[in-house]
Amino acid sequence: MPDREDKLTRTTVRTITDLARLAGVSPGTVSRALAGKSLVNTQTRQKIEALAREHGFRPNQMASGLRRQKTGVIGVVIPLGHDIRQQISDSFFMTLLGFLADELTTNGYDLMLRRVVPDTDPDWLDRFIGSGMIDGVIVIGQSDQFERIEEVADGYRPMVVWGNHTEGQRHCVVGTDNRLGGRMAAERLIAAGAQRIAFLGDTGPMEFAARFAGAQDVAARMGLPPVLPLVTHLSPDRASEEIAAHLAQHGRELDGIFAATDTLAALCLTELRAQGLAVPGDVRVVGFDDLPIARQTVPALTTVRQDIAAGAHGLVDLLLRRLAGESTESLVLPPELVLRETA
Amino acid sequence: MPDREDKLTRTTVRTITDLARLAGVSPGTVSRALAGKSLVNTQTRQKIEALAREHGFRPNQMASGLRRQKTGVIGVVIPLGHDIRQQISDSFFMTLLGFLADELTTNGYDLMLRRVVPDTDPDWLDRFIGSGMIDGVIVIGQSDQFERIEEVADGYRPMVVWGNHTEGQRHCVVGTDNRLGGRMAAERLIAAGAQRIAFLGDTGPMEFAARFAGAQDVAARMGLPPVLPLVTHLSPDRASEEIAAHLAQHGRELDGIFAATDTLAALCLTELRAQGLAVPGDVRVVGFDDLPIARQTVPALTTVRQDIAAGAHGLVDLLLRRLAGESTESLVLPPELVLRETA
DNA sequence: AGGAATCTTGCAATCGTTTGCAAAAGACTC
DNA sequence: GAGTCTTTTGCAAACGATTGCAAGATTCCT
Repeated sequence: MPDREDKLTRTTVRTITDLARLAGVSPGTVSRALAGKSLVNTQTRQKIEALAREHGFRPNQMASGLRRQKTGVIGVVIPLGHDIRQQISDSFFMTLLGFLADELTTNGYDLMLRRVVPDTDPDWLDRFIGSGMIDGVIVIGQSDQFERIEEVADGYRPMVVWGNHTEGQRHCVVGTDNRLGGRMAAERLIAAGAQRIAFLGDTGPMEFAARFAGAQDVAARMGLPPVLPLVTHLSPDRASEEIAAHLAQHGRELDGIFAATDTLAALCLTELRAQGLAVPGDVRVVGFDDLPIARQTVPALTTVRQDIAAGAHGLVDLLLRRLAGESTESLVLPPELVLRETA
Repeated sequence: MPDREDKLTRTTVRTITDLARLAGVSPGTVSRALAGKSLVNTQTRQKIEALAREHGFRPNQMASGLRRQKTGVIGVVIPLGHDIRQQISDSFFMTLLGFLADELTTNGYDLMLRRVVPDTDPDWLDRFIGSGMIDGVIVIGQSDQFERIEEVADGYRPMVVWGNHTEGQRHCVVGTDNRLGGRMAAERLIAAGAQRIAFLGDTGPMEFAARFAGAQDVAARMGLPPVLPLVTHLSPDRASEEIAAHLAQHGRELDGIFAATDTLAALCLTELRAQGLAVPGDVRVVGFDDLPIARQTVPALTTVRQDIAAGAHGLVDLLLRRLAGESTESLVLPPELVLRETA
């Protein structure tokens, strides 16, 4: 009889109650011991810890989360806007995600990742928040959901968004000063000899719109003709053709291109070469992001750097502060011009 | 607008009990109605559904998970081996992750991401599995944890691993036939005129070791000198210098380089140019993965393609089958040689 | 109309952990 | 040795949703 029970409990110590039985104490005591509370006698605690280790026991996070009303999980959601295929392998977002994972882990949180399509699921944000699975949420990219995010922000504190900062907005955002970055890019193009500048990329998303606006600022200030928007998708496959078409039409009249991202810039370099335009001789090019690829294009890409690690750190830091009840300001990071060979 | 009114009256309907009170029924009935069970009267169900929608009610996933003993969450864990900084922005893994997120979402699962450092946390896998937060786990990359994974596989069914398949292994794995890929790379190098081949990258990780072995197979079969391993880290910053050093020492005696990944291949191209070696004139180069960058190097990179989308699909498919109780075989995907300009 | 068969619903236990409260057990004081 | 403090512990009620069981309500039959 005792044999069988012994064997049984040995194999099946899944709950805190099992462990309590083994240790000859009550479940409450086990819970406190494992939580490291000071109320437990040191000997008792050590015995319990030893048993727990021996049986590889881990408390059920679901139950714990339910009771404590906190899960130790932060939701990270990527809204996929118009250009759904875009972010699927977008280096920038993915790198940010990697850093976020590290930052969150460091702070003892797990990361729940969700990619949503707002067009087919208007309820994406509330649904995630209301699931009860996450203590807070980080939104990567505003996409075309600025309004939705604003609404939610009014009633839900632990949310931080990566994206563009707009005067007077209500949600807490972390992001690069895109407009300033756009200005830096245009100024560099002009300093390198450009007079007739184009912006390559979709001007719809807020971040890109701000970059474009920054370039416009400079063109206007310098008395140059307005920056010409060359709209493209972001996914490499579609963008290539679009860029080729744009260049075929406007290539000869341009002498400077500001690309919305390094990825587009790299494609653009390839196309420029294909069309026999020299960089930076005929056309100067500046990118945005400073992804690893910027160093490897030929010629190497001059670009506006976003500090991704700092961004991730800021996102997590602000979110934790908000979880702790603080109310926080948005964080705008300074862009940095990285001079290489294309401008 | 009734919409706005609704939002204001969205006061305190957080639990199923709140909703039950509103609807004048018992919590049990609400639960059944929302779960779409057939036992509920159609009128009652519709009333409940309407109320739920109106108040934006969503059942608490934690409570539901606890009771049902399943969470609807799949864990995805990336073990960081020796070269910790490696995967942080590794395009391959990140792209795979993106596809995984889509596949899991399509199947109604959420994704919980965890990056772990086995060296400092030997218990990484059991801890994740034992947390009670996930219904199954996908391990991205075996790193140097083959043995640990094997042990766990004996007692835990719902686990699938991305990595290399080894004869007789016990855990279910999805991955490219790396050895075959290595053979294809070497064959191509030789066909393009190479005789003295080097392998660029760490030969420690199983996947890379298999690629290296494949190249060796071919060299031996063709009666060529053995493939020379040029060991490097994977992170671009460290790899650059290491590649430069390797090339300075061996560059002149080589006429073919098989890089373990496209990222390394791209860096290698840059270094080759810096050292005045022509590609593919003096040295032929073949990469592995077929990441977007392969199309944009100069000259464009010949590489061995891994079908990432198919990989993600396979991982999820097998995992779901295992969750359903099936026992599954491993899935080995065929690599594909993509001819471009470097070999 | 009486009774069986079928639908709906409510009740209450359950999932595993946490925690307020109070009892028990020592430790200490005078 | 009685009384007052501290530690330690156990008890039992949460947390919010699900579900077996049985009761109540309908329908259908003869």
